[in-house]
Amino acid sequence: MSHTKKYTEVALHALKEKGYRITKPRRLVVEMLNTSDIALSAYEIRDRLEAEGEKVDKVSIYRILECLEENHLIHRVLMTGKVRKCQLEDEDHCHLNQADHCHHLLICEQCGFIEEVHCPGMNRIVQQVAEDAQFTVKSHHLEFLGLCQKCNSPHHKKTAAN
Amino acid sequence: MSHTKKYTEVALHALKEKGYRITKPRRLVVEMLNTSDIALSAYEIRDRLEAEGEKVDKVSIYRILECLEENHLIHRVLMTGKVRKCQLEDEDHCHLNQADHCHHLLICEQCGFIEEVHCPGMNRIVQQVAEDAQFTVKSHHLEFLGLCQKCNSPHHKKTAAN
DNA sequence: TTTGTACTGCAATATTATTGCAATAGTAAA
DNA sequence: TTTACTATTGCAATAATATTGCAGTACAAA
Repeated sequence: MSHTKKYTEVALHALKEKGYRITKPRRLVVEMLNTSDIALSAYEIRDRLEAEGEKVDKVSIYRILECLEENHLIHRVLMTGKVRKCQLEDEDHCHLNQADHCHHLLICEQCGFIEEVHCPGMNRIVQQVAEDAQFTVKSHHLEFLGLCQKCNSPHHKKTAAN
Repeated sequence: MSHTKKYTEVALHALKEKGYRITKPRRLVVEMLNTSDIALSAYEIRDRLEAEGEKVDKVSIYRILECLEENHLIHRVLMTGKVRKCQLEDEDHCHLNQADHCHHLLICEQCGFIEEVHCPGMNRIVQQVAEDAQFTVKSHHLEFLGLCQKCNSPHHKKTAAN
């Protein structure tokens, strides 16, 4: 689900706490991701902003995304492959300086809708795998591909969410 | 671990069964992936082949990778992001026409070494998530990032596997 | 061998991402 | 408020990655 407008300010404020400036381009990008139910690539963000009459250079968008990602305010969706797609963290995941970020995503192949989910048993699996393979696991990323409830229903219309 | 040389023939033969031709470029690409402990991008494959005195056009490599991927002989490593990296399936995973392909990968951030692992509890998690979110899960992808045993040891040398 | 066509290689082009630098605009302090 | 510092942006150029169309090649079956 898309975040509240207020969350944009929360995210920007978190950045400011760390010494970053709150600029118009940053606000626009965060706001855009904030209100989108689907992940967006850098170019998609630029195009959507342009459609709204806001011009932000693609280079700036890349740099803004990099900044947001470094500070764990967004993360990439990997299944979709070639483009760098991002979405805001869930509110309860939004903690700067948080060490272990694990992302469990449901991704609808039909409409692109993305939702974060909680996976109760994952910790145990992580521990088990790490032990078996003598591997130090620092983070993990789990994505489920399939059909969301809406697209799965017999009456679904083929529209992209948001 | 890298696959046996014989496995290259197994993979190529699996393709032939499906009506594909066994060509020199295909054999070279499969062989290259076969003997590499780390995932490779299209351009990396081309460069390595060139270093061996074998010339295969990048376009052909893209098309070969596409073919191999469609037939589940290789799959992409997503965590590494922007490049399309591939590696051969584990032998016991190599079944054409297999419906559900789930990839559980250990990825060493230091040396790039990649290993497939078995995750005993995953099925239950998949079912649980699907039920909770009313989502039809068709496939999933799980990747662990961290340090392999070798790179984690105090005596490790910073070299790329293979 | 011969023959049909799957496949490759080349050229051109599209898409995505990065770098350096001058101009701009947040922000803190005066 | 105004000033001054500098983080950040936008532009231009370029690099890296990926795709398309088509003519020529080489697999594989007969």
